[in-house]
Amino acid sequence: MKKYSEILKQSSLFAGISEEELFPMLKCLEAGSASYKKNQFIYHMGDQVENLGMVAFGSVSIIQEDFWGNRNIVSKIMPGQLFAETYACTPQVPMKVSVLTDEPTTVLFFNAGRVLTTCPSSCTFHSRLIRNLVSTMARKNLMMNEKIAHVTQRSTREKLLSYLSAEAIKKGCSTFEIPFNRQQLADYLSVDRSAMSNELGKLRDEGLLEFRKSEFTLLE
Amino acid sequence: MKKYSEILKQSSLFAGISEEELFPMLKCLEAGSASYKKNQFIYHMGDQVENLGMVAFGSVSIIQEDFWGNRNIVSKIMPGQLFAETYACTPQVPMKVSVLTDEPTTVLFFNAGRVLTTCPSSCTFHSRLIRNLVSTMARKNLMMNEKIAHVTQRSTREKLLSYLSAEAIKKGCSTFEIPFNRQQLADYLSVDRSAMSNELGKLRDEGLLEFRKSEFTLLE
DNA sequence: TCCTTTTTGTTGTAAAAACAACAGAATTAT
DNA sequence: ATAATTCTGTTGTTTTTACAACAAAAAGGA
Repeated sequence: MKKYSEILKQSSLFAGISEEELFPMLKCLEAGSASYKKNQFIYHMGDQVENLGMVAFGSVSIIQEDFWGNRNIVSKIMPGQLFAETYACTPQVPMKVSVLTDEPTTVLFFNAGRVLTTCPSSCTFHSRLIRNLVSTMARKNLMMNEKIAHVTQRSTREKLLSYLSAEAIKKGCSTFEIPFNRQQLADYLSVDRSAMSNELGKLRDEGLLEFRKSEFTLLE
Repeated sequence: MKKYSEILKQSSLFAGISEEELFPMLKCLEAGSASYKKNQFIYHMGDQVENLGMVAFGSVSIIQEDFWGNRNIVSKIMPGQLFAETYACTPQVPMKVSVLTDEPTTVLFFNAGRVLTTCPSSCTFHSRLIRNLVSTMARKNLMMNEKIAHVTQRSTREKLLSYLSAEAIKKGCSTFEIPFNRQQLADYLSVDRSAMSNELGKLRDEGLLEFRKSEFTLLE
């Protein structure tokens, strides 16, 4: 567990919790760890889970699959970030998404019931932990709001402009790198890849933007 | 405040909190109330808010507006349910949605900072309150996941079937009432109303479903 | 290096959606 | 009860997207 102390201290879940509090706390939370290869499932759609995960090394994608196996990337989780905390907080609800590694990945697991139930002996750290979890969930909520804002645009063009302008604002620069390749971006925006590539070409021809691989520049 | 005790006791935020704890708690949370007419804004897009709201009587819609004023219904909030708790938990982030009454409505407001900051004198109720907020946010998260599942379907037909089958499962019956009229459903699914009506007609002609006003029946 | 695989851009065609316009039904107000 | 307003379904036209197929470019492996 010692090797994870850096990532734990930097994570938003354990923000403001001192190192001496950290390790007793991990035991209380029934913390565990596991390592995975690239493209391995950590959780499957339909699972009922009690543990929330934190990516220690590597990265995972949250994906949604329909009956015929069409995949949609909901989000990408980087080191220090949590996943499945929503389902771990409502353990009776079967997961509607799967968690899949993008690369070799190590994950830490925490029992959500333990996080949410204060034990008399350690009320202060529990309170802090819960508050951290609340703001993490609030931020995740805002991310989903943002995705909804993009995918509810009516045309591929509007979806692209909505996403790209939001990225530019987020990065504070008209030139920025996106964390998706073309197929992943099309999946995220829920459009056809070739139609999206075509639309990107038109936007470039019309002088609204430039791009090279995953680097985009919004113009004027 | 007494007149709200029924709705407060039934709300998920105050679940498990006894009546004698309730009123001291409300004062500590800086609780307030306000009444609104139909179609009045409670919060506007761009507001930075510290108070989360609970509908006491009536109902409100969470709506998203783009630059040209096109509206999209994100969700509908009924008595006892919370709204704006995400923004109240991240008060530095401007709201990307507005809150608009659907009918004459009374709202209770609670200061989110007070909810999230335990005061030494009343640690137990704060802890309970925070845990209630966590599961409320988790449930809201799942609702957004569900909406994303619908709107990321590629065609109007698939969006309709995704939404309607989810409603049927939720209500546990193949015949059910939806809380939207046609325009609201089209806004929720982010499609054109007339194209959606047209598609509903085709689905009915093909024998997949029946409907009368807002009552739907899924067949076979 | 060369070969293989993956990613990206492009095009033509078929299908679907958006849009506009309108008529009938239902609801609300007077 | 009647008029006005809102809601819903329908149709034809225009625009957009999905789909399929393929070639060029880039990335990765032997």
